[in-house]
Amino acid sequence: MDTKKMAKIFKALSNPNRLELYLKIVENQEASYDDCDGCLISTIAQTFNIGSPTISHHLKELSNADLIFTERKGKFLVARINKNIFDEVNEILNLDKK
Amino acid sequence: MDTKKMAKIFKALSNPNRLELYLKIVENQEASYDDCDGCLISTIAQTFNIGSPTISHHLKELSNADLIFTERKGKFLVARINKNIFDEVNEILNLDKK
DNA sequence: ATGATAATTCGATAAGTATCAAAATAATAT
DNA sequence: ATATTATTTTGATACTTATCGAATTATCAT
Repeated sequence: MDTKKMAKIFKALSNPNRLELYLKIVENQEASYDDCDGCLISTIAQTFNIGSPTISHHLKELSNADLIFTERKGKFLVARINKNIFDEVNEILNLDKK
Repeated sequence: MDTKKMAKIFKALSNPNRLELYLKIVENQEASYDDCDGCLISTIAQTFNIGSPTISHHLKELSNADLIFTERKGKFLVARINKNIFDEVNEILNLDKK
């Protein structure tokens, strides 16, 4: 992965609301056994005090950085995280080997 | 660590030049056995095509996010990374357990 | 003391961004 | 068909930021 791509990932996580949104998607995905219940955007969005246009904007940027995949399920939007992306980032930031 | 602090760390790495600067500090620190040779900012800065005011600005933001420590050695500036910070971030982004 | 080198501060500018309200789409339910 | 709900798009605004050139400070060498 080149640094520009990596910087884009970090930028996607650099806004507090967007980061919390991402973390909630992670949580909800881990909590729900079926892929349709917990990761609905509409329910997650209710816990934020920002409007839906902003949520939509943030989701697009997370998606654009390949941090999440989104899919429309009827009226709703479902999001799931892309786990591979962080393995790649961690490889470059090889801080594992202390 | 709260999400605001975490977002600040990501923001510090969200600019391509600043990210490369950080990664070069990491490299130089790992490459040099004594703490005085490889991590000089002046030599690292030469490989960038941005001016020193901008380098200075970027260093301050890396420092401000606790990603690096800086120290003045006479005329020069020496930087070393804060390895602990990523352990904390990784704990919250618990993507290790796939 | 003077000159040279490294780094910072200051002031400016151009570009990016988080957020909103209002309007527009999309899909469901009645 | 019409109303309701979820989401997106558009347009606007206030704020942040990456970068530069010029001036300044810090330190070293002569």
